[in-house]
Amino acid sequence: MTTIRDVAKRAGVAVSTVSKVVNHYPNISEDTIRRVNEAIRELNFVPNTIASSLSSKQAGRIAFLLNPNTQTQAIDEITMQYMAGALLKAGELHVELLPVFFSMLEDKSVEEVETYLHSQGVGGIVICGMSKDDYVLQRLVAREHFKNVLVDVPIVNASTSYISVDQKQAQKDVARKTIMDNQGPSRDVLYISGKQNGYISEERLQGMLELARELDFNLSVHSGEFSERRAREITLKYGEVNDVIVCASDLMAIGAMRALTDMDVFHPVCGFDGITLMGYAGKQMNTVRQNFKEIAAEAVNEVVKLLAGAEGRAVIMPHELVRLEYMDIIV
Amino acid sequence: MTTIRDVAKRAGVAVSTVSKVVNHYPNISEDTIRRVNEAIRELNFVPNTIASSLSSKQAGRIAFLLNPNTQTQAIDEITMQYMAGALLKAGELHVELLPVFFSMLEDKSVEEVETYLHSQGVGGIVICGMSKDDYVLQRLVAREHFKNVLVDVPIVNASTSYISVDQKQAQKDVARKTIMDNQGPSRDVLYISGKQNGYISEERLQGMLELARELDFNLSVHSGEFSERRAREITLKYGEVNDVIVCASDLMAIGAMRALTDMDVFHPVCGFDGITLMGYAGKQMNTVRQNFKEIAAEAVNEVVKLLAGAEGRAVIMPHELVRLEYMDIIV
DNA sequence: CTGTTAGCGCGTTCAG
DNA sequence: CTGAACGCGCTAACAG
Repeated sequence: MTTIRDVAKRAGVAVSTVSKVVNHYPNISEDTIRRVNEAIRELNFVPNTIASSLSSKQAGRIAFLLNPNTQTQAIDEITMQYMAGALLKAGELHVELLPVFFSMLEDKSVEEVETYLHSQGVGGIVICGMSKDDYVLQRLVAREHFKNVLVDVPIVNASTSYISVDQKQAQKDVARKTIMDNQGPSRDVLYISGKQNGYISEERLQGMLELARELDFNLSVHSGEFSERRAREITLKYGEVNDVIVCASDLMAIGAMRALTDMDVFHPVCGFDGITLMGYAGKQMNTVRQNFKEIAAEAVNEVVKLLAGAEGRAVIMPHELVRLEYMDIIV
Repeated sequence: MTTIRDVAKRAGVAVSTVSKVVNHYPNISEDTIRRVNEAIRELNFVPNTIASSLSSKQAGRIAFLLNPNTQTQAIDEITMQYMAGALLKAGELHVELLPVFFSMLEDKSVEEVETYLHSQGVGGIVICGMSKDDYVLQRLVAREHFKNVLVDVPIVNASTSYISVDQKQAQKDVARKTIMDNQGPSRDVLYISGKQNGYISEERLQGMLELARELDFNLSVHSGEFSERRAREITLKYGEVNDVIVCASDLMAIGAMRALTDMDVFHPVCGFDGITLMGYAGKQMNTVRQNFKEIAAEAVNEVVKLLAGAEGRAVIMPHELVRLEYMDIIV
């Protein structure tokens, strides 16, 4: 293993000079920079991240907290998209990302979580899929001992940013389109919402309520808990008497469509997310596509900015209205 | 941040003693151990992993190399299962896992990859989804500068283990069951195989060849490249004249089933993997379920053993024959 | 069995 | 603009 000292010797300078060159410090003569870089290339030197973070009071690492459904055989596509986007961006930015599942923090107090993260050299956190019930995480963010970026949770403070698409607008867009496209008047709309205590669920619901006022239709709301089965049950009960079924997620939309098929009635259904799974449900439908990979990448980007001293803020990502049909995936 | 020195002072011992207690060294009196542990609890001390790995010549971290299809919107379920299993096990074992995508290593030489990993404090590697074309990875393993565990690639040397289900046997099992269950004689079987240069593809193919000899049926083989579209095309061409269609993956099985539906003929189809997606394909079929999460966990376990001095070996994981029907996922 | 001390590889003052 | 020296938190000899 070649160290900074080897490089210094090779370039005929002091170790500190090499360090400064590597970290792009000012006030180094062009000539020295060139000599050092040459030595680095010749010796194939890569700074040791471990030593680096230890020495620099180790605040560079980023914890990526997420909540995959590790109990079931199915671990969802969205989580993987998030991970991929974050990991790739972290690689680009040369920061270390520490994936942490919520389950690893279970029955830990805020203090314990903080010491754990500190012991890992974590300075910033990105949280995906936090709900109002995650009390420990809530406090973690509020205490501002780290720089935080929340995905899909609208909380901002001096050291906390959030990133999300405009959930309310997106829900309105996709629902409006589905309702307008429907031949014949849509007087009665069934909305299958998400979780009771979810941030995004509430925003999407607000969007539907607004739309109902704007377009003046009857809206009946039932909580599907983001479960396909619940959505199926709800649709079996209330699907027939409504003209259009709007779901707060694709998975629930699949459940609703299946129920309609079983009942042998047809009503337009729309979803939310744009997951590939939809391509396998057989039917067509409108949905909102969020670019999860890009959202996660932006989250990592933002936490790096915060670590560099930026103020917390809201970042709204664009969404896209799509009509899903049969897709081919090559794995 | 409380350090080992604080603990030492609190317990009235030397830092090295604390270190020894924390790392479960022998030759420490019960009494001292108790006193130290007490101080640790009181101060809520968590050893700093960064400093630890720096001091101990940093060989503890494990790189988890995998190859998700980051280009498409769909990033597959199997990859996420692997990640979850590995991450969870690493948490349990208190080792750090460094997820690395193949794409991050592109156009790097073996030497560069090695220095990169070294600079990250990596001592062991787990590789998922390596193919015969991944020349750099092949050499990385052969050079034995790290402890390696390969998933689904049968290579063993002094510092390399591999983990896999018995691909040949599993393929035989699922195909035999599907063929035997079929009413009427199955004289002609279509096998849609995987990639040309894949390790597992070849083993599965060998299984089919053996089975054809054992059960004495005609076998026609076509390479589906693990692509749903290719499988569909192949089935459209050759599906009708065969009695049973055996596919080397679930995704291809979906493609084959779709083709049969379009052609309005029925033949039994079987897949391989047991992914949840299958539940959305609508039809029923036999498949092999591998527990990817457990496989990844075992891989991490094995690399830790290798790092502790164990010899490379082959680890065969159990597989399960299942009949897939409609499933409900709660996301 | 326990304590002292010298690094691990790097960042960072502070003299020169 | 450069370099010597100290320390990050911990482990690993070596003394005692």
